Amino acid sequence: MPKNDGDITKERILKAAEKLFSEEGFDGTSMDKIAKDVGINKGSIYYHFKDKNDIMASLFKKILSDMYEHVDYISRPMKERLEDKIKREIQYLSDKKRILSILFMETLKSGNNTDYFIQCLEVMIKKELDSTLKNGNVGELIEEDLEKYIVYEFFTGMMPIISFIMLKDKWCEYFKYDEKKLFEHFMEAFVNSHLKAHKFNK
Amino acid sequence: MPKNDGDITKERILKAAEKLFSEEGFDGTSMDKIAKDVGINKGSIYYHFKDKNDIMASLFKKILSDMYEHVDYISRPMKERLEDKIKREIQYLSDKKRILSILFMETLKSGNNTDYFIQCLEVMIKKELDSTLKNGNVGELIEEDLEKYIVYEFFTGMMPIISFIMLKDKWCEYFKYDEKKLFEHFMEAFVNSHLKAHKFNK
Amino acid sequence: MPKNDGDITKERILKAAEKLFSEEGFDGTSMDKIAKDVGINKGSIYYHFKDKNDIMASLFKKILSDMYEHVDYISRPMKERLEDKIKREIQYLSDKKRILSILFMETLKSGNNTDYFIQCLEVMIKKELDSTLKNGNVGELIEEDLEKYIVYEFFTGMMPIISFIMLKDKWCEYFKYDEKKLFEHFMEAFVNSHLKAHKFNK
Amino acid sequence: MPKNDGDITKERILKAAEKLFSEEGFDGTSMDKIAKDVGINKGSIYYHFKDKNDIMASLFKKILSDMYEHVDYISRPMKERLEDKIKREIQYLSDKKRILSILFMETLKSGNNTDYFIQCLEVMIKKELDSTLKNGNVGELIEEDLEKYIVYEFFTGMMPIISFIMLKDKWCEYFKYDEKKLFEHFMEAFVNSHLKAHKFNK
DNA sequence: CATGAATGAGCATTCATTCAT
DNA sequence: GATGAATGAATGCTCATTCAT
Repeated sequence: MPKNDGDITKERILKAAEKLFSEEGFDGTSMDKIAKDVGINKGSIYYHFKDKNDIMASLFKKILSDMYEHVDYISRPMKERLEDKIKREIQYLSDKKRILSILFMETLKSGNNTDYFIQCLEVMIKKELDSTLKNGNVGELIEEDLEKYIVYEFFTGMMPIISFIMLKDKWCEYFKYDEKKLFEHFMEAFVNSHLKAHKFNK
Repeated sequence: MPKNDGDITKERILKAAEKLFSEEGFDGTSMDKIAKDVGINKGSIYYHFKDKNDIMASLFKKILSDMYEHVDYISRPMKERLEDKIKREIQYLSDKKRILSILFMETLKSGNNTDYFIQCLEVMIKKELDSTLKNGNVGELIEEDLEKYIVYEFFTGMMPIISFIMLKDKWCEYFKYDEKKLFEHFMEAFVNSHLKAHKFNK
Repeated sequence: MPKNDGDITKERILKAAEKLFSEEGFDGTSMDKIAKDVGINKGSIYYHFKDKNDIMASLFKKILSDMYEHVDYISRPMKERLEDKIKREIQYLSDKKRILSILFMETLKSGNNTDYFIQCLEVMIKKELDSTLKNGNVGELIEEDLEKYIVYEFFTGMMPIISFIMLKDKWCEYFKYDEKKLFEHFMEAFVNSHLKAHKFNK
Repeated sequence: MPKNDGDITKERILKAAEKLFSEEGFDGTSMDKIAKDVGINKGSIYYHFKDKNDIMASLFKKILSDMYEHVDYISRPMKERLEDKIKREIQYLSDKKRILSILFMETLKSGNNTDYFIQCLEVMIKKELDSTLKNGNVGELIEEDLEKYIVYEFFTGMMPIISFIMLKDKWCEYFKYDEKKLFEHFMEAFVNSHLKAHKFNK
């Protein structure tokens, strides 16, 4: 939480950077644009951040610690339908849409060594698994099962949800969907997942 | 098919651009780098392409027509296990890894109007559906069902596969997996999809 | 002599500036670097000095008054071998190596009007001459002789010594000399000076 | 020798850089100033030179090869008074005044690893020695004598001359000398060198 | 005395693009 | 078809300096 002028400015720079990076990509966003968006001098950014990458790293740190807190909160023991839990999850991640898009874009570049996006989802999956285990919903997991679980959650659980969140707007515009319809279709698809449905058809 | 020197150069520019865009992103790749990679003069690129966006558009056109051809080929009627079909699909898409990453990165930017990635997957899904219908595996589809089908295939079918392909290398490095193990885990997860497995656990 | 905190800080700034200017040149040294080196806030420098040039001017003033004091001290009447006197001179100037380098660099720029270095050596030469005259070693000097004397002392006396001091380290590294050998060679060369030796060879 | 437009531009950049570096120092000269002085676009400089240091390095290379050629020319066997030879030498070096000042300034910075100036004078001294030896003026030189000779020539021969050349203008302005008088005084001092004169006084 | 924060001009360098040859 | 040379705008970043606290 910002306490003085400097911290407030820093926060505003991060907010502007998050917006602009998600709109134009990291490389497509100039320090000039960020400064203009915040309404400060370009040089001032360098008072608060070492360089452009430092802004990126700060955004990453922020979302990571946010996710730590979030998972603690969301996974208290409660009797809740799985579907409702997923809806809440989607809600939470929707608020992180921008930063998730940024992290994904960066992680997709094969030429750098950033695995921001993978780290981020790893945190979510592991934290959630931890709390599930604590609640006694399942027994202990052996190492191989853990690996399988992470792969499974990542690619067939998280990826559908996060790509839905990231592409929702463009999808609606491209296919002339309204958002509500897409959401319902997606939920049906997700619950009633892929190959399972295939089997029913045959 | 390139016929003369000019076409060959054009092809080489596209190949270099595809490599570099996927490594550093579109904005992170300069015309200079492309020219150097091809081994030609920077100005020459402008003989073959109007501007940088034109290179991008050409890459998009190429993958789109490639997908048209591919789907015609892959979906001939044959008795094949679903799992094997998926493996072939993954194989095909793996060869397109670079361009898919590029298109995805661009589509993630909310500030431009490119929906390259969505268009691309739409083609794949629709072409495949067409051929499935022709083969008489299912009856006619009403409009709403078609929409649901596309959403379903896109987010819970294609997205897991494509994100697996795009993130495979970074995943293996980050988690110290070998490729084979990841592939097996992924296949198991994908076949045995998400919520279905959840049900089995309880 | 620094008396309170403020003066101490001022002294520390000068010390840091002297070090950094001699390492990277005046233009190559930023106020930031100086502040960081001193361990104070950049703004604080401006409490003690009007601007960057003021730091330079202060360094110059300091060395000038130091030289006044030094010459008074060194040139008391004593029976000392010329060679020993020169050695003492070299010793004294070695301690001023940094500031002499800085002043020389600045004076070499033809585009500004600084003649720091010339002034500095003028003081040394004149003070020494004064004391020599007082000691009655020579008679009165007419104006033209004074001019000749200064030219002579400056270019064939001071310049060899000072360039030896300024270039010593780089020379040793470049030619793989050890410092002692260079010093001996230099002393021999200096005592046994240039054209004289030429004559002996023939 | 420049053959086409590009080479001419390159040559003009070098000329402007030499002038500006000598006026304001390397760090004090911006690429902007150079471009403006040449009358070209700033970006164009980067077509011809990798970066600012590359310009510096090119200037250094140029003077070095110029010196190689010069010494070959100047040291043909001839019966010439030493004094006249020195005058010719001074004449030659006067034309190199700018670049010598630049190289000296850079070499004076202890923080970088450039020994441009030392290398430069080493070439002059060694080439001249070579030709002197060939002319049979002296016998063979053993290693230690060579070292002594270089030290001797460098500090008591070259340094007075080059500092005279570099400081001449400022000296005349500061002391209100006219150039001719300074030259005569310097020649007298140089011929009649330092300690020798001291001895005569006593 | 000293700091944190800011400013605007300037820095070296790179960019996409153009065009005569 | 391709090259060498150039351009002007923009890039990320640093500069000396200021000032309220």
